[in-house]
Amino acid sequence: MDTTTAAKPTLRADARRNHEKIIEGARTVFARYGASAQMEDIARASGVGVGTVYRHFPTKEALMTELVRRTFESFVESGRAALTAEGDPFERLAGVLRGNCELIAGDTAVQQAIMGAGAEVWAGTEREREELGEVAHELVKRAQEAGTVRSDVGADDIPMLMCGICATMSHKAKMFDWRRHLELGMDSLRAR
Amino acid sequence: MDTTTAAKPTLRADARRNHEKIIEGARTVFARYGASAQMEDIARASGVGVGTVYRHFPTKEALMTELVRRTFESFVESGRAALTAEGDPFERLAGVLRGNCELIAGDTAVQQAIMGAGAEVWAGTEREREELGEVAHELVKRAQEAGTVRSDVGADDIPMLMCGICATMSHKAKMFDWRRHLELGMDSLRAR
DNA sequence: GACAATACGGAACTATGATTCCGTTTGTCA
DNA sequence: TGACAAACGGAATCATAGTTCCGTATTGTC
Repeated sequence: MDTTTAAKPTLRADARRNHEKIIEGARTVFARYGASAQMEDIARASGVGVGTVYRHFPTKEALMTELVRRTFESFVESGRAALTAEGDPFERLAGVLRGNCELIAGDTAVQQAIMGAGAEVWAGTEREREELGEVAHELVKRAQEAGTVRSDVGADDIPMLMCGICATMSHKAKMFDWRRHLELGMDSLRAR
Repeated sequence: MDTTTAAKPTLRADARRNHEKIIEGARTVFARYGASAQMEDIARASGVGVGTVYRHFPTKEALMTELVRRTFESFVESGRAALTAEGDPFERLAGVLRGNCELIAGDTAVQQAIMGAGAEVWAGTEREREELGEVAHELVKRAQEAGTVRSDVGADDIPMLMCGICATMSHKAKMFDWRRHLELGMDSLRAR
């Protein structure tokens, strides 16, 4: 099932419970404040003490990385689902992008991660980003074969556009409509 | 000439000299490190002590705001120049965008400002952003009248795209080509 | 050249927030 | 149920970086 965590055979019941509570609490606080979230706030939101947070995650960065990693995993899943789905390839690609954007629209931490702030989070999500790249490549290729995506579009264009849309999302003045940005971005991929 | 600074009639010669040195030094350091630049570094780069930096600018934010403000002013200038220039309206708009992007490609602080991080810098550049909005509106309108820009494009789409391109520029992993992003963005404005 | 006034430099002060430490509590197992 | 290990909570610690303060140096003027 899980090939990454082989070290912790049996966690005490309260510890297992707290682990989940911390992830939930941290998700809320990181979503709101991004990388500048404070450990005290995360502990409070999780209903545990700071010491407990540190028992479960060695640093704030490690905790944030774990959350971002999980979100990226869900990106991979939705991408894989689109690959096996029916229907117009362009719309499948567009659907994945729209879905993923909606998913992270309220999550400042993930937006920052996609924008490539924070070296540790970036490094700690390498596997997921790689998988994501493969999925994106395949989705783009299929739409190109169907003639609906410009032939000069590369798989790297997708995360680049996402990066831009995340900037729009996390703009403090909230003056822009990220859905508009997304539609413009997808238009730029479309074959003429 | 200057309607904003009426309070300081005559600055001592060394002070005037240092003021310029600080602006130069700060430009370099903010360009490299953005908002997380350190005052010590700025002082060192300027060849003065930290106390002197604070004699000239009340806070780090105020100093950064002044630098960003100046860059925005130069955006306005290049936009105004394009308004009075000859040639295809789309290419004039595109030229302004390319030029401004090239100008800030190495300036993390300005990129962050455009992305709307930092409330104080945002608030402190209101006038310039307003002027910029007017210029952008006019440039877009003319290209629309010439039929080369989609009719549904609003002036707000321009800063939104810029915001996205700045995210690409400031990506730590430097894996994206912001010029590519810019070209995609401009393609999305083009009338079909 | 001497005196104010202005400006400078950088050590010291402070605030903030991540991380550690240790006395107390809880879960597990015989 | 008692003992022991595992886990908890949160006050104390530590590090960082912005800002202040004040003794010293420079400038401009008479």
